Amino acid sequence: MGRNQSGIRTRQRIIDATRALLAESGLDGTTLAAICDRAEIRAGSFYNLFDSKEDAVLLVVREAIDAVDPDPAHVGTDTVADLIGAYIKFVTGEPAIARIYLQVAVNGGMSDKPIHDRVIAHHQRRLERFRDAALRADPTADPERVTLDTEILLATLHGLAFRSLLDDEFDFSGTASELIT
Amino acid sequence: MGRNQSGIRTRQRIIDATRALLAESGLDGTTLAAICDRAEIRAGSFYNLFDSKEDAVLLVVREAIDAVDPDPAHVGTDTVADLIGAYIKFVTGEPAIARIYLQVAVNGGMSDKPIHDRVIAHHQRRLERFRDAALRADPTADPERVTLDTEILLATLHGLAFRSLLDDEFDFSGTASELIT
DNA sequence: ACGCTTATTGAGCGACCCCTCAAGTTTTGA
DNA sequence: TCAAAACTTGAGGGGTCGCTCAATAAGCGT
Repeated sequence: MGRNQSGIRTRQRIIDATRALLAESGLDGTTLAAICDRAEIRAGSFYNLFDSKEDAVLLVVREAIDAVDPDPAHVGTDTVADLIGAYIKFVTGEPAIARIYLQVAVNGGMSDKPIHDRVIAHHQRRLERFRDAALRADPTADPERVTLDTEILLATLHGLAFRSLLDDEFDFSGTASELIT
Repeated sequence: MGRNQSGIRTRQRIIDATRALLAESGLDGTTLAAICDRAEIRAGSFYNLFDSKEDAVLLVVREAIDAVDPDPAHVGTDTVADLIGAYIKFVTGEPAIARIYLQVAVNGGMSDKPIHDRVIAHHQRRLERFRDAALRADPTADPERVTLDTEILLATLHGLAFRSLLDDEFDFSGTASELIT
């Protein structure tokens, strides 16, 4: 037997409640009690559908990242400009969720092995997509050099995102656009 | 009346214990109980000398950052290469403390106003030192443009540091050295 | 040597957190 | 229709954490 309709609805309510809370109150404010209050369920129901609070948070973050993917099917038609654009879109369009991702990556990535591995793997995939796009644009380039340049480009994007997520005054999309050549 | 010799010694033992714990067990492992255990004191003594646990942690981080300053007296003789070198020295020489700084900046900077303001102010001071050094090297440059370039340079350094603090495999000093032109 | 200040201790407060589980209710598919 | 599976609830377990405070001890200037 699979999942009941009731369970599917509840699951969606939990996800919506989690997303809203993350945006409104940040990671600290997104406690299990707060999620359950907003979803109008009891903690037991939550744990009937998720293994841990962390799972729900990570799901919300993943959905938000996937939502801006310029090439969801991974056909290989995206350009570096597309990928930078998607990055900008995520940070400026979903700043609250981007903040959560940053917090999860920093906190979990430092002390939680599974989280750490997922963050590294995510970075690796992103690095490869950027590099492949750069090599499609100029197949004669030295792959070694392109990889290094891509690593630096991504670092700059992360640094600028970091800066703008801490300081609302900072013009992220303007500065990041400078990187599209 | 001032502080007793005994208090000064205890204060130093607390600082040493905090620094050692931050390096060994990270921010999460650096609980008040752990600090007090290692310093061989009771919690009450800690609070006779510090207002909060956070104060001790921030003090340790500040000391480590100040220790690599290429121009502690702020005379204005440091070059951009010096400043990048100091950044590299901090990240590669004190990776554990650099991790703590990153965590404090991300966590506190998101939800704690005083911490947020300190992080922003610290960035601002660093930005100005890098920019002033760049302008000393080339006084004819457009200050507006130099400021933007400096902001991007700092973002890249932060991004590379972020990368290497999460991934021990990453060659931070090699990649960051590419930025010195 | 004395009195004021500082230091230290032991005991414990109170808040918050994630999560569990037995017991009932609803949904589902055959 | 009916039993098995899925769902929901209410109550609460178990733990960590930062921090406080009255009482006692030690240090210090005069």
